[in-house]
Amino acid sequence: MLSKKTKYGIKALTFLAKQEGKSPVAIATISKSENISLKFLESILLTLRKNGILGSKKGKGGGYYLLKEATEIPMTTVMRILEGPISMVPCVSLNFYEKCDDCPDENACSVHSLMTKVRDNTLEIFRNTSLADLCNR
Amino acid sequence: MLSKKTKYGIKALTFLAKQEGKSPVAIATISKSENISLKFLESILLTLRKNGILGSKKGKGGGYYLLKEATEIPMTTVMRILEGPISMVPCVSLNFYEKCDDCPDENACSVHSLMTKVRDNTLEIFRNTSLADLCNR
DNA sequence: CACAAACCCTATAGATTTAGTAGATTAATA
DNA sequence: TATTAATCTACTAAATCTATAGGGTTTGTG
Repeated sequence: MLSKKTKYGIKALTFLAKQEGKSPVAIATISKSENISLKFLESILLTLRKNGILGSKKGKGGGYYLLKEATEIPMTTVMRILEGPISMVPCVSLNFYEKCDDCPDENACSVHSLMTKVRDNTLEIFRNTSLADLCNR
Repeated sequence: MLSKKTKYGIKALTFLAKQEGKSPVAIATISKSENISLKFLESILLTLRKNGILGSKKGKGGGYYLLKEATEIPMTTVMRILEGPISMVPCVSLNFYEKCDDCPDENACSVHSLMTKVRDNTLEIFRNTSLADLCNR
């Protein structure tokens, strides 16, 4: 299941991407428009900023804005920052790999092979979808 | 993330599928062979039985066995029983649909469209993979 | 009958998620 | 300079989920 954190994060990003110009948008504006709890959204935007997706401006007239063009932000990046591994099991993850305790031989594991297939497909989608693609509808 | 319940369930099922003949296999046997907590596995096999995947036999010489041929058990069925929805968001789910609280228009939602793509692809894999496919390696 | 196995119910520690609360800090503006 | 609007930080808390353990019951077989 996708966490609300990720869901809200994506919604906020598309909201920012749809903006004309690049002037900062206040959290409260996004929060109201997208029906997201303000304080929760605050922490989400913060992690997006800390991971180089967003820039921020403090004080009056401040807010958040995209650091790159929406076409230059692949969903793989967004998903990994917000949701973590794209793979459903750590032993299949490229960026968050972890060995299973119970599994003596990864290459003989039925779960491993199945989940590798799923990850490859999902990864392909996220790679080929940019933030800009989510705005066009 | 895939729950251990699902992971263990799949491992147990492939273990049963690999069995010669159809004689029941005791929980303890699977538990030891696959390094799965016995009591946890017990509850997993129980739900698989209640959902028509496994049969069971009580008493001495008892245990669990597949009710159908492994080739006749698609992974969609297994995943839905153990993990629940295949989709990452309820508003995209075919079998477990739920409307989002925050989203006024599903068709205008960026998350919705992205996750529909992911679901379609994942579903395709699970549909085309049977339990028997997981045993061949 | 005795035993071995599935079956069923309950509890629980720990983790994670989704917030809410309170306040500090920064920057623009009147 | 005082005010105000905004981000930033840290703590707390409720709710839910996960993985497992314990103990007792039932049922079938040898």
